[in-house]
Order: sequence, then C-alpha cells, then structure tokens
Amino acid sequence: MNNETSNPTSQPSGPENTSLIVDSLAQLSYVIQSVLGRSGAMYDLSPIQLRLLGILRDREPNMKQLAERLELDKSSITGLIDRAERRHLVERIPSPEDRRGFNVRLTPDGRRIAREIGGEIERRIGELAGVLTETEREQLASLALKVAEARSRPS
Amino acid sequence: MNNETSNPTSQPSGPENTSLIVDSLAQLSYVIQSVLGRSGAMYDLSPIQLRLLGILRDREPNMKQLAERLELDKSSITGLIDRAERRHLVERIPSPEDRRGFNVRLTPDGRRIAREIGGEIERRIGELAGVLTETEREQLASLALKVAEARSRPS
DNA sequence: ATATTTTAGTTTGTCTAACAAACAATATAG
DNA sequence: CTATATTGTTTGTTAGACAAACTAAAATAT
Repeated sequence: MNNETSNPTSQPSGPENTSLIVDSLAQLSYVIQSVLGRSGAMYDLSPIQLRLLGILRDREPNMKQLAERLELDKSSITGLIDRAERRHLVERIPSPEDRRGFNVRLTPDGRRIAREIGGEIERRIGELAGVLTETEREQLASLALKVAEARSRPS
Repeated sequence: MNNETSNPTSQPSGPENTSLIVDSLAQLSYVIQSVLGRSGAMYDLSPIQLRLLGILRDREPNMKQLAERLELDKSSITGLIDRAERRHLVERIPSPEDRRGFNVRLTPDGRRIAREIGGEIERRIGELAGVLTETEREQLASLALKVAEARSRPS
C-alpha cells in the first residue's frame, strides 16, 4: 500500500516480519513509478505509453502479446496503439504469417524518444541510488531482479 | 522502463553499471504494481483508489495534502474523493480550523477493506519474496527503504 | 477595519485509459 | 468444407487526469 511510516502493528520481530518487506517494496515501487512518471511527463508520455516504448525497445509483439504483457484487455491496446501511432511513436506492421494481425514496432522517432527518456530515467534513478554504496547497489539490483523474475503465475 | 532482457548495450562493466540497477528497479516496480493492481481488482479498486486507502490508513489529510502526496492536481482529488465517498470508503470531515477545507478519513467500511486488501497484498508479496532467504529479504527491505526515503526533492 | 491577495476546494470541459460486449476477418480443427 | 477459435476493431460506458475559471474563506497589507 503506501505508508511512509507504516508498520502500525510493529511487533518485536518474530517470523512475521513479512509486512516490513511488503511495505518497503510497495514504497519503493511508488517512488520508482513517480520517477518514471515524471520522466515520461517531460516528453508528454503517460505511464502506459512510456511502458509501451520500453517494451518495444527490443521486441515487435503483436496486439495480443502486448495485451498479455501489459495485462490489459485487447480492446485497450487498440486505443493505446492508435494514440501512439498518431504521434508517430510506433507503427502497425501487417504480420507476414497471419493476415488478421499486426506487429507493433517503434518508429525511428519512437526509438529516439525512448533512448532520450531512458537517459533521463537513468540519471534520476542513478541519483536515487546514489544514497547507496556501490556494493549495496549491486546487492539491490541482484535481489530486485531475483524477485522480479519470481513471478510468471499471474496468481 | 520495462525490459525483461534489457541492457541492450551491455558494456563489459565499468563504472556505468547504472543501467543494471535502473532496469532491475523498474522491473521490480512493475511487478509490485501488478501485484497491487490485481489485489485491488479483487475489491474493484483502481490502483489510485487502493493507494488512497493505503495513505488514509494512518492519516487524515486535507484535499491539498492528498494532492501533494499523490502528485495529482487538486481538481483530480475532488473526483477521486467523490467516487470513494460514493462507495462509502472515505468521508469528508469539515476541518475544524479552516472552514474552506476538509479532512479525508476512512469510514469503518473503508478501514475494513483496507485491512483485508492489506492481508491479500502481504500474502502475494510474501509469496514473491519467498524466492529469497530470510537474510536476503531483510537486506532487500532495508535497501529498498533506504532508496525510497532518498527522494523528497521532486527533482 | 477594510481592502487586497492568497489559499482550498469545486466546476466545467477535454482527453486518455480501461473494460465489456458485439462484431468482422482470418485461421484451425474435425 | 464446415464449425469453431482467434485476432483485432468498434461502440458505449466509466474512471482518471489536467487546466482554467470560479467561489468562499483566510491571511496579509494598508
């Protein structure tokens, strides 16, 4: 959830330290989202548009695959890509192997903007991570990745 | 941004290992947001409504303070609270010291739901964090918190 | 004290984001 | 070859977000 100063029922310790990790991860994720949001806003990109560009940096998925990855309804993807296409960030490429479908790819413009925003995000997150030592940063990166890759089952 | 298999320009190492930490934090934050989103959806709460409940668990801010904390325009808060109030999750309490303002507080219903969702989130994040050892979990919690608290300057 | 300015919140209008249900076109299975 | 499933769009609805204009109250200045 959100709290700054959470852990309202702070027990001594015990094995149910679960809410510490929960709160800190939730907190962290809001902070990161805020950084991403502000970076995107510099280029007038909504969080979901920004995320789209991030995904397309090294993929050319079709609409269905985008829907799965973004956990959105396919009908939401239509609008998302429509708006991105209108802004010349992405394009629909007719799929060579399925005449119903399209692959979505970054335009050169889209790729440039993705690169620029990427730099901005690195700068800002780098700044945040500046409160850690190099060793801590490596630890955090490794642990974060481990958790991030632990999903799969949409539970 | 988003990638699973990012780091497209993976240099040997050098001091600009910055994109590793960036990518892993971004990844992690999307995973956490997804967990929060699915937990909220169980109670038909949007991400922002969920976050609102989280904030109100131990605060009674006025509209302005909510706008600041959520980084939203004050006019967005009006609608957010209207909808939450319609669902009997929160209530506007006329501020005793400023007749223009309100404090927003959870209703008993809202508090109950916040508690239930909190449990759900703990269960799910606990599951994710299950891939870590206890020591790693503690490390991650501590590092995450340290970074989360490093903000303040909206940059 | 009262006039001016600032602040808190709402309203209105506009756009994006999301979903669900119905649909069209194409693919796949029987 | 027909029936069924899949891919994506359309239509209609709601939530979420912003900006500008506005109201009421509070704070400040004169």
